[in-house]
Amino acid sequence: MSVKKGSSNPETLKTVRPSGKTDDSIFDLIYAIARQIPKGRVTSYGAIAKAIGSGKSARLVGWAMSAAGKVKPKVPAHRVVNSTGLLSGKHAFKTPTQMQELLEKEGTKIKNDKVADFKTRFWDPSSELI
DNA sequence: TTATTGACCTAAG
DNA sequence: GCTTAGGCCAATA
Repeated sequence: MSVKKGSSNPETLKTVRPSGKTDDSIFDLIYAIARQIPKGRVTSYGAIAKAIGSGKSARLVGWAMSAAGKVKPKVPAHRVVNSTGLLSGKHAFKTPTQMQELLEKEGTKIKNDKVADFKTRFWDPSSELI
């Protein structure tokens, strides 16, 4: 039952794009992985980009996250930060502090708009992906 | 159709 | 640690 990385099930993880259309694209993969992020854990856009196979398309991950609140099921976009651990997407929430509040509520400490012990709380989807 | 923007990443100096 | 440059896909004007 060795789980081969990269062999996800896009059909089961199919979601709805911000446009409201259901189609297979990297957006589905991004949302799928974002939902696999454990509670109290964070990951970076580049890690997800690599997990989906795009690698350098980290910007797409961020773009998709901006629409995470419009997609169902809900996506824990607050658990996704940039490589420096900075809450770059806090401004995309209802309130700029919403992201920090959510993270702190999950057990993730925030320091100066950055994730404390980011390296320790880093969750690699390509390595610990279920 | 092209051009610009966007919750970015990595490399090199 | 900071700046400059290149790359990626999708949505918007």
